[in-house]
Amino acid sequence: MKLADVAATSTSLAATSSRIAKRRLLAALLLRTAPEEVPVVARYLAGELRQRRTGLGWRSLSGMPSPAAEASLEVLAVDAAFERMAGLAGPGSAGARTAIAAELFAAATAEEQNLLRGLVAGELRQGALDSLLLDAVAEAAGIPAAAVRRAAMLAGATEPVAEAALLAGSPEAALAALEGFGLAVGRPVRPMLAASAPDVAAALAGFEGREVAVDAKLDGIRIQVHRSGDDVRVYTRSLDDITDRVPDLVEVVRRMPVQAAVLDGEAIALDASGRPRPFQETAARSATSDAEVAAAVGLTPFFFDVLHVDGTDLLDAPLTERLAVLDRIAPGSVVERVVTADVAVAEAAFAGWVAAGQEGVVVKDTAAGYEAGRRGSAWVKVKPRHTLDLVVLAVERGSGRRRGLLSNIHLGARDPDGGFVMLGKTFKGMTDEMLAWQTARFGELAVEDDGWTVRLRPEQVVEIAFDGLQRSSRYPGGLALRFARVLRYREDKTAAEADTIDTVRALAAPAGD
DNA sequence: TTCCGACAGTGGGGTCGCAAT
DNA sequence: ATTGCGACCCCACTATCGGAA
Repeated sequence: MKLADVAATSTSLAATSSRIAKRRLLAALLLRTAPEEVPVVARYLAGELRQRRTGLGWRSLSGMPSPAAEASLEVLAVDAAFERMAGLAGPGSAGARTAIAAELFAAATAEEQNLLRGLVAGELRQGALDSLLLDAVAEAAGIPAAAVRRAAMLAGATEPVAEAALLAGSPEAALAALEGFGLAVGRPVRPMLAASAPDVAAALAGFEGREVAVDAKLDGIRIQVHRSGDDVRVYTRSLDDITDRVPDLVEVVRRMPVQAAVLDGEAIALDASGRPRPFQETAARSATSDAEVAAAVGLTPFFFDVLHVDGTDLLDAPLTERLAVLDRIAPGSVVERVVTADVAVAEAAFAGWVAAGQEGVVVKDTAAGYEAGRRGSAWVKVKPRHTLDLVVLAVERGSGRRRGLLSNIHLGARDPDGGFVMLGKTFKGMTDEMLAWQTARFGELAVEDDGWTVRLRPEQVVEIAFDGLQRSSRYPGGLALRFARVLRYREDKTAAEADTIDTVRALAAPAGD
């Protein structure tokens, strides 16, 4: 298959907003794809390259040759080119990589270049990614979408499932082939995700008075651990294998009284008293492959679910049953939990854990199975929320559907000694109406424009919600907001009434930096 | 007919490792 | 030695489509 066929489909996808039409386009192309090309074409349609890391990014693509007039590229040849780039390392590799990319781009038409840029940058913007592709695979194979989804979630990947379903020959054979994608120890599944609620009462309200499990939510990194005998593998949320970087986690799981298990949990750095360290320390520890750092800062696993134990799959077992198994096999390594139907009890647990340095709670349906890859309503997270009234110092032009609008705002706290201290940026929480309003408003306040960032007279106050403060080397106050989002613009306050940097510092102090 | 679940999009800060400067 | 880039941890929120109610 020509890359041009994929590029044309991508263009058509972007041109319609109908999901049914998108599904049809995807299915049509999959049906025209040769068997050996299915893994590549499926990946490209989902907006990704097959290579996890190519070393080529958005920045490296500036200065690529102008497009070719005629389409000539074959998808397998393109995949091979990226494979060569991914294999490069050492001095001179960046130049060699750019050379391969330049050759590729020189052979690509304008439409193909668009596709390639989108794939490299991970921003295809065709309105269809992995989920819609799975639906299209189901349509092309003539089988229910649920079967394809479940297989992909358990396989931890779409391509092998697409391949099996499309090459089966008949719907019956396809369904039978997908049955083979059960949970396998040693092959990570997509983790179950949580929806969110503003507070504990709202989270419990969704369960209509039934008993729920309320887990402490730890501010670390998600881990999925597979054990088979003495072989232990540790995977991240995106199913990256990080076993080599986390020997302390491997040791804990090796000591468990089981032969085989698949566990879901969180790894976190603790201080000497067992209190959670700031997320930044857990992140630094889990990202490094430096053995000295790894030895100096310990990581501790805390599990909250179990998907398999000694030959028994627990995916479809109710949470209550899974927790009973977990408590038996992982004593001392289980996330703190209360089981209750009482809002007051849940709220007290939330307050206690937050005071102890945890991130919040996850409220769980005790009857639900483990819904791999889904962000359903069976798990609901709640975190404390802080707010500040800050001043907009500048605004950046938006892209994509925000093109032509002033989007990403720079946030500053008032400095009592004069001026403002920038604490971060945000583009979150804005409705289309707010975007239109702020585009007009900031046009009035503009004092300088470099074509991307518009500097403003510091007059507009905005109420910002955020999860906490973190150490920053980027911003002058040494502090940055974590997960900042807009709640509302405050037209009842002047910049002189905005919160001060002293208030922000006082908020940060208890965190222990 | 209305409601709501699921998806895609729009980007945020921080961290590491690596290659280039 | 420092800087820039790529990759990947953590992530919130809104608009939209289309099936469910």
